[in-house]
Amino acid sequence: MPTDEELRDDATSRLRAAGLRVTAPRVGVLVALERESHADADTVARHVRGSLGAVSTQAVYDVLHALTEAGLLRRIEPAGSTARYETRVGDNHHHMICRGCGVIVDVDCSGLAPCLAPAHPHGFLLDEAEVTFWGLCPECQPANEENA
Amino acid sequence: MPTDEELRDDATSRLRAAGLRVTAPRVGVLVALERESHADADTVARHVRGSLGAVSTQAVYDVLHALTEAGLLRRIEPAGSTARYETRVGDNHHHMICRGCGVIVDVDCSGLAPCLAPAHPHGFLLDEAEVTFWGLCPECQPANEENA
DNA sequence: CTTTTTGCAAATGATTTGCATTAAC
DNA sequence: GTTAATGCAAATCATTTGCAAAAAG
Repeated sequence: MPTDEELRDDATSRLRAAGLRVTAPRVGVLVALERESHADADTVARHVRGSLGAVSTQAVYDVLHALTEAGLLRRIEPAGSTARYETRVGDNHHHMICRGCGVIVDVDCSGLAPCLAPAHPHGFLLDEAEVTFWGLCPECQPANEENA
Repeated sequence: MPTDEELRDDATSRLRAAGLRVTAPRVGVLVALERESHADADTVARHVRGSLGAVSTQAVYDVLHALTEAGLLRRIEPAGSTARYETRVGDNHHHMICRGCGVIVDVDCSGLAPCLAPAHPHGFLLDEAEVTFWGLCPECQPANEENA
């Protein structure tokens, strides 16, 4: 597990590599999402405030938007929840979401290659296949059976 | 192409079969979604008002919710847009969405069977694989090239 | 008639917009 | 010094909630 300083240094490098200015809120957001992936804006804001002090909600939204545009973050919008963000970009991995607790787990795309094109593309020029698996995580399965 | 009366009769049958009361707004919503699939709540409301006169927005939301609960409608929430509804239920078909105009096209799931389980389920008990293909529809492809 | 459904109003909550201030380069 | 980023306030917009009135069975 990397230290906060290592995460900050790494975040700084990524910002510079993307040609973006390095600011405390931006570094803080990247570190927060390394610590807790798939967090929503509010969760990220709380993380950042925990380490930096006062940071406006709008600053967090602005950072999330700017870093997503720059390709440093990936934004996902699972049905029924607010937008989530993750630092794992550049691959087309997918997600597995628990209907019970909402936990989101990354799923590698390996083996899914045959899925990337529908049987009848109807002339569409496709650039992404987004796959979301829904179900119950191990912790939520017993709870669900008792209620059923 | 079925007549409005045929669509209304069919909608009435589906409501009765589901054990739901048959009301004008409910029939209207089902007919509207037969005429224009993947419509959002506001679009459905405009369709319904066009044929029934005054119907409150909240009534439309309530109908959409009730019919979705009853399994007569399927609700999808594509990233970046409001919730959409469709009458095609009971199969696990997927969707192809144009990044240009937002048009949504149904995609059969045939051939996608190997996709329905991720390589490493991590103990999850999965019940659905939601697949969304993103790209440009035929109409939006030229427009996009000129802008690029 | 009894229960469900609709209508209306107001609230919620995530997200966006505009502009002045501040900080990075 | 310039330009980009942040902070703040207010606005937006889809959707939900609570309760009274109306309609379906």
